[in-house]
Amino acid sequence: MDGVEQTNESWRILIVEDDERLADLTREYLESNGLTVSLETHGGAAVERIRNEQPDLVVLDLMLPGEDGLSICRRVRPHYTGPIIMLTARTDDLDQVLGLEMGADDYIGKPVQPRVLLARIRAMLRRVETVPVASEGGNGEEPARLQFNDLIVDRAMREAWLSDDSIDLTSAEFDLLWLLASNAGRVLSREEIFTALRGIEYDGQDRSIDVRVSRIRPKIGDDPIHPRRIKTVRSKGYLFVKEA
Amino acid sequence: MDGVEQTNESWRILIVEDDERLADLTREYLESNGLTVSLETHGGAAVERIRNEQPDLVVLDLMLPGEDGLSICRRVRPHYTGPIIMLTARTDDLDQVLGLEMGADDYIGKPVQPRVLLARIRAMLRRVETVPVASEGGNGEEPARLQFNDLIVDRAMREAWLSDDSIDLTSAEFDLLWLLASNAGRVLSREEIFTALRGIEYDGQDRSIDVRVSRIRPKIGDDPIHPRRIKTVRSKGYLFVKEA
DNA sequence: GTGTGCTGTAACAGACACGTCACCGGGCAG
DNA sequence: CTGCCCGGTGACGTGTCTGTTACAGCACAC
Repeated sequence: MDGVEQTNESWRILIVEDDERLADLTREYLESNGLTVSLETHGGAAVERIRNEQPDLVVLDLMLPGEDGLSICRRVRPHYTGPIIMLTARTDDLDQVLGLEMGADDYIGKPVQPRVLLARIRAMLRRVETVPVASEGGNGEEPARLQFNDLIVDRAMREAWLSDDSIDLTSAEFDLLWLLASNAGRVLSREEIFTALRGIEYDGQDRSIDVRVSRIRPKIGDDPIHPRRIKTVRSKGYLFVKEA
Repeated sequence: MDGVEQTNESWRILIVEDDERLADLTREYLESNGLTVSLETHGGAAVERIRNEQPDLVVLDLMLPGEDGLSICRRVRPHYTGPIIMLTARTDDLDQVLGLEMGADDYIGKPVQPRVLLARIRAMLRRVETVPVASEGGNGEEPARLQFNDLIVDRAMREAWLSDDSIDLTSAEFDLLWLLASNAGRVLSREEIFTALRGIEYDGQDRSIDVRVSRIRPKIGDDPIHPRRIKTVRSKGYLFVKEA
């Protein structure tokens, strides 16, 4: 059960750090865990890049040659609302308070274990993902979590619960469950499901959706003969029922 | 899930901590800085209170008598989406990663300076505040649903109700019912019905439409001799009547 | 009344759609 | 490299649909 998956696209992280060797190692580790990382060693350029590229998250070293990290944070905040994680060798409490009040979202003392950094980045992205991205197409956004009686489906955590018990869903199973649940009350045809999940055309023969459904149903406590959640609509598709 | 309290109201913080003296001090400090704080010393009760009170933020001590903080976090997560800050004397990296992956948003090692805690709480609340309150915004959506007195036909769910009782229609039956109902008040010839439903030419002999109608009628409470909904127009076709 | 169509519908059987098992290939971690 | 897990494929069994057919009743014309 890994944490935040790259649901649609990989998250874009910008690391601002003058120690290139360290930065490279960090990038490698983060990228091997599904993040897209770019580096910036120079403070002044960082401000520009954050404004222009609008990364999903910024990791900002405080001790930079030239411009100070705090000042970068302050200058960038009016133009960037994403999360900023400050990284610093100084562990002074006052610095930390200052950094956080300056608009940082997290403040980690060096040295930091890569996995700890990753965990904190993920935690932050998870929190942030519930905020619909304003720069998107601007159509109706979907909520991050759905609840139907005792069944809860959480998109940010990619996890579901059935009366408080976590349901062990595979990635593909979760995707299908989410698709159905977020379209509750509407019959989804196999064509729709196919294009939404795989981006390819439905050939009219493929049974993989059916198999997935049959794998999901027992996990969410559904009886295939008398399903309460995922109803089969014969010769059309599947329907996630809204009401009990 | 009543989202985040908005701006001016004081934020409601719940501290789960068994050391009452420490907790009191912390509360005092936080309250003197404009937060509303309540305390909970017992782990089991904490789960209940978090679910019921839905505080804006939870500070959770990991080392509790009885239930472990991690387990509290896991149990509470399905019902609480607000931020959780974990507090612990153990500063092991692995614990930290575990805590974050368990759904915590921050993880602070003890001892923690009150003002650091305050700064982190504020940073977290600042981040959370931008989360829009569950936008229930449904406009525009065409319901694709027809109603004639006590008969309701819903295209999205491909289901129909007769005075609140779900009607058991097969796929082909539903298609025909929808076609007729969505053309209520107009006689549909067999030719039209055939091309609309099967996309093929009517050969002038086929009786399948008639059979379908005869199967639908009892289900929607129609008497074939004196039909109120689907009338036969002799040598023409069928008519779904608008008014009762 | 009688005849000629048209319609309602019971019964049937082939086709069809779906659930599910077993299998396999690929990916990823150890 | 090796084993496990995930996810798609093919096959099979089952239950349900749905068109066909046949026959009975009805409507209308004469």
